[in-house]
Amino acid sequence: MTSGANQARRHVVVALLLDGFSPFELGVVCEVFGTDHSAFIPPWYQLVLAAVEPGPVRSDLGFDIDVSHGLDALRRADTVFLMPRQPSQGEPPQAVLEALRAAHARGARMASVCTGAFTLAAAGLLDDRRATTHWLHVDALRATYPKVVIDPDVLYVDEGDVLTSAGTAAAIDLCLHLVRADFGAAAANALARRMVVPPHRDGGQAQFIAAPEPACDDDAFGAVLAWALRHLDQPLDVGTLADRAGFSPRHFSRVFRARTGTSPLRWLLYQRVLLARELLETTDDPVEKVARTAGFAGATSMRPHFQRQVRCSPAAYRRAFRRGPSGVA
DNA sequence: ACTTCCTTCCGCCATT
DNA sequence: TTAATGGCGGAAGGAA
Repeated sequence: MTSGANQARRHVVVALLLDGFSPFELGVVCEVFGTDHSAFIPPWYQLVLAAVEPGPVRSDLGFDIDVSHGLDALRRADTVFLMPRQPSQGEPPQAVLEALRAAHARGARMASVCTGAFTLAAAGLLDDRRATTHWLHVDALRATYPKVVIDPDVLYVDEGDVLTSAGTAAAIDLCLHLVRADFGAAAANALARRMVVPPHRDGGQAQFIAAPEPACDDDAFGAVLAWALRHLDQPLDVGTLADRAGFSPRHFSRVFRARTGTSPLRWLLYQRVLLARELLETTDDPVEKVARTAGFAGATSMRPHFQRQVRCSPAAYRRAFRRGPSGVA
């Protein structure tokens, strides 16, 4: 539980733009953190764009963005976002790396999208940490910064103080993940609905998945996922799901991985913890009941999964995020 | 925390 | 011949 959901001061997100940055990911960050979503959550984030020094910064598409803050903006950042940029451009200036290290040392959360991971790595912030980047650049990252523990197959990696994400669309997943960590599952879901993107994709999900989740019920597989989501409280095993889809268990798990990027059990556990989070936020049910409603055998069996996924205990989570049932539209 | 039991998952190969 | 599917077995890991 890092940043303050309940403090009056707004959480400051600084997006650092270096020469050759990529505008798409900047757009994602702007949409999530820059748009005023105070309708959901009263003190929404404050987004600040920063560059090495104030002035125009050239994007990799050739147009400039006029940035009014320099590196000193990093000093009041709660979260620093590193935008992608071509690694072939070489390492950013030393002043940038020092500013990043200082921000991190001060306790700011560092996050990167795509090749933004190279900038974090250059600053030494990924040494001996798990991290990811776009699969096209995995080899280069490994070769240039051997101390980084690269996980090439995931959408994003959350190391607590340092987060890295894969290619373009994973930026959305990472941003929603941060919103979920800061303001809870209900807020993140509401935002996802508003952005018309799939709300929950586990960071551990593979990068190569094509179809975004339950999307449409026009095929047996999608229908089964949607059905499972509505019946998380019941015991669901691979055999049951496979039956519903009309597949053999073997074929079902094969299709599951291809479509979804995870295994059935992992997916179920992830969705169940997600449901538990919402229940903790929006109800006063005891943890034991929340666990059962989310499909766990009891609080005891939920706890380790919750802890691993959310990085805090169910009780602590409720303390941080409990809101009235009216809460979020 | 440790052990025991059970499910899951995935490579490999057969079958359609 | 290839693509889709099913079954087997053992290692991994979740449940109790």
